[in-house]
Amino acid sequence: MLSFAEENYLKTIYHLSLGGEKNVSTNAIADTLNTKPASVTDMIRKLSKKSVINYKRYRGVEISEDGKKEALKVIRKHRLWEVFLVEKLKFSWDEVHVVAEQLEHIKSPLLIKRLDEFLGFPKFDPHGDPIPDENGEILNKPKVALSKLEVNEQGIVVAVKDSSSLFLQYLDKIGAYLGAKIKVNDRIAFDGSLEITIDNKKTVFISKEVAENILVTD
Amino acid sequence: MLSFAEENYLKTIYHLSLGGEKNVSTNAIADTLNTKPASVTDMIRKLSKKSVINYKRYRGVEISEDGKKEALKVIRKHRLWEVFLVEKLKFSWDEVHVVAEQLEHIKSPLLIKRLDEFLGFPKFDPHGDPIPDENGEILNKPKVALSKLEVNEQGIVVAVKDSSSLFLQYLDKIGAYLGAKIKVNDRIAFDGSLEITIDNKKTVFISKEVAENILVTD
DNA sequence: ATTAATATTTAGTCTTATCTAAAAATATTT
DNA sequence: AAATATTTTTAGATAAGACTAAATATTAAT
Ligand SMILES: [Mn+2]
Ligand SMILES: [Mn+2]
Ligand SMILES: [Mn+2]
Ligand SMILES: [Mn+2]
Repeated sequence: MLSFAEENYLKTIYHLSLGGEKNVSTNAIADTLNTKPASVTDMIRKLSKKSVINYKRYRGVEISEDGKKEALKVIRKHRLWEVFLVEKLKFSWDEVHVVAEQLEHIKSPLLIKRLDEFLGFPKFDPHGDPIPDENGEILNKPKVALSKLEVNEQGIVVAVKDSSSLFLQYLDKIGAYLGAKIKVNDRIAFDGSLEITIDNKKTVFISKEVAENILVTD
Repeated sequence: MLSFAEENYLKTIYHLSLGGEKNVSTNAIADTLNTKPASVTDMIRKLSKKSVINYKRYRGVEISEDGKKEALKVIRKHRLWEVFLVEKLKFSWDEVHVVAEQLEHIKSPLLIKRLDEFLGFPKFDPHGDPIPDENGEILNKPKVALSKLEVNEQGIVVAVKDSSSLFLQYLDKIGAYLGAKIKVNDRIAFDGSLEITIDNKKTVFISKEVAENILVTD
């Protein structure tokens, strides 16, 4: 049985291992968890002893198959709770993450099974992220950053890369919800910002950074 | 901000302080929490420093007004989650307690406000226990142990004193749900056991101990 | 009023999870 | 290939929460 802290570390390692290199560095973990490298080294040892990660000192860590399974269980719970909060309790998509960070650690297989049923077996969370099934299988919709589209191309918003409140509230403001249709009208050569039209209604300028954090189907 | 452990101690102290004496003993706390008296003394000091209890050594503890408020917040959460589990996730009344023990520690005022709304502002949990409102106010239905009824008297089951799985499963078996009408047909002088009729249908014998743990309105 | 029994506290240890400061290993520059 | 910079690990502390064993205080019994 993993503790809250262990689950959080494992989840972070899993997420980091998706972005590029297989071996995750001590510093990267410390950064995302807002903790110190020394603490990470300690925890890494414990996780290694529990064989949810493979670790050689000074070489970073790689998540094991067992570890991946555990991480996906936590992620599944996190995302199901996020759906619950939005669909049933009328939370907005920028409010759910902090609460889900707590709820994801509740231990009860029956609870999650029933919650999944209650929600109608959702496949994606409020930020467009796929919800792993009981076996850790993930449905992977192809998606591309809005910033990658050519001028005059369009796409449907299917996910966001950044789930911070500030970003999501901004998206709310311009009306770029999940499912919105976005057409790229123009790309400003100077700074890579885009002029886009949302749902054929509203035309706005967005920065390159924003465009990189909106994911669409092309 | 109270930790999980602190919340659990406080809740226990609150519950114990309802049953009789105002001053709760170290041993009583240790017993109900399945921990050792020495650990209780340590925690008591911390809680006293946070002034949620009043403590003089060797004299037991008394919960403070602040402490009562905090305890009632946790109890409110516990009971609301129990309602959620039964009403929405189809848990049976004997399965909810262990899960609610975890859920009661989730910190999010908005979550509880919305959960309450979502459930339609329930006043009682699946075991008939009253749910404190946001201000800690409790609706106190008058109720009496079934064992106190005279022969030929009857009452409606409104709560159970013991919420253990074993007891609740037994009640399920004989059909003594909340809301069931129970008539006392006979009291056996030998051991105080009762012959009762449930909902005018089923007649069974129950032990004195069982009768003492079923609460009815008279 | 002593003595015996029980309850409570203290002293000292352990585990988990964190930290700072210093040492060691690895990576990057010159 | 050295020198420098960065990353990672070790050493030593701290705080929360729990435990055992021993010491005190309180309560009950003689
Ligand atoms: Mn999230
Ligand atoms: Mn999400
Ligand atoms: Mn309960
Ligand atoms: Mn209950």
